[in-house]
Amino acid sequence: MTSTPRNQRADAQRNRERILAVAAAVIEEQGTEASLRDVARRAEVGLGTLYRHFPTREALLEALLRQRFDLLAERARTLAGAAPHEALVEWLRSFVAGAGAYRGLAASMMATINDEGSPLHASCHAMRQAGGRLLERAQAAGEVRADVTGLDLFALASAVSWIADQAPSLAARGDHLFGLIMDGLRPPERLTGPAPTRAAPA
Amino acid sequence: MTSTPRNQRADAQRNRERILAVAAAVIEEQGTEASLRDVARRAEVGLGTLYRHFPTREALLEALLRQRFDLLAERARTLAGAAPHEALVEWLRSFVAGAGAYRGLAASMMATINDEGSPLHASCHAMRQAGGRLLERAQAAGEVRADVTGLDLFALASAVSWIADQAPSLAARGDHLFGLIMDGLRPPERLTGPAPTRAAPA
DNA sequence: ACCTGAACACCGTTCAAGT
DNA sequence: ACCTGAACACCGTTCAAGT
Repeated sequence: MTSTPRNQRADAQRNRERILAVAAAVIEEQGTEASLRDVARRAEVGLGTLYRHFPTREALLEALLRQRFDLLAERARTLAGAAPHEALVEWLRSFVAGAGAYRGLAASMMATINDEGSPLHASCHAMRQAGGRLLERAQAAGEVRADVTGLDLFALASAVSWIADQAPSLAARGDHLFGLIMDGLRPPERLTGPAPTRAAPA
Repeated sequence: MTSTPRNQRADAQRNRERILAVAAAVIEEQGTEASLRDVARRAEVGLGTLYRHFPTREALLEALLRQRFDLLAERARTLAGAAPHEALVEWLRSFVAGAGAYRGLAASMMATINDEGSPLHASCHAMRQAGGRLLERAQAAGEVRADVTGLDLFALASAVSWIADQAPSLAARGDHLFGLIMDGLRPPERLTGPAPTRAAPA
């Protein structure tokens, strides 16, 4: 039940599942740039078989990650009922956690933004759209600067994941950096309009 | 005069310079992960000759970048006389520009943080130290949040460079993202203490 | 001293040959 | 219909042999 088994020969489907299971382990170890040869070897499958099931590295990643992306999109829709800013921050935290699933994943996801041919593009895009609505809601409530685009936000969130990828000493600061950035996206001042909760300005 | 020619045979020195000149061009095209074989080929030099002069990719990068790093460190010392926050922001802008010299350079620099064996480590470290003093000065003046470490700052600045590396559409937002982050690092409120302009620190 | 390039152990990707 | 692995064109790195 990895996705839609379709009408496949039994051996084909078994191979597909073996490849996915092994790929998850190998990419967990080596990151998104893991050796596909190694995956095929460990799955005890011919190299051509791997390519037949997953013509590109992105196709393989997509199969491994689609469910996670779909859940994130779903989560964004659920959070649309919560307090705007808190919803956005909580969702982005999940996004960063997701992008940290594999080393190199932040870069892989980033690469899909302009590459519409990538199999990762569709599921990433849908997820970003869903998250983008949380941003707009927070902005409409005056709780996030108006000059932040959805792309800005995903770039920054992915960057936090990337930083954590670079070194353990940086990974330990991940939450802190995330907090710094999120704080920084709040509107600088609140010259007019009602007080948000009780923050008496000046 | 690429660095210290030492007492070398004339052909050795000529080779070294050829390699550096070609490497600058190839890395400009392909990024910091450029093919070293390609460098040797285009420099019309044996592969072993390249490795003899630059035993690692980092050694080659270091030779290409040391002057730039030294200038950045120098610039930090010069700016130590200017207004604290402006000095920090201006210097970081130069840092980001430097990290954007080659695709992948932000990642290469980030990798040196924990790898003290890397030839890039020394010059990067000195530069970061110099920049770190500008951060401390800005913090002492109450113009940057106290919970930002030097490592945080370099991670964030490098991340901006990384983002710009990922796609042209992101690169166009580089300045904006830099501004967002810098704004965000200002202290959230100023409950006590004198006005920021001319803040005599105790 | 220094240079060279073959040698080794890896890649990603394709595709003829098999079942 | 699917699988296999050799083949091709690349890597990084080392090192015996040359000058």
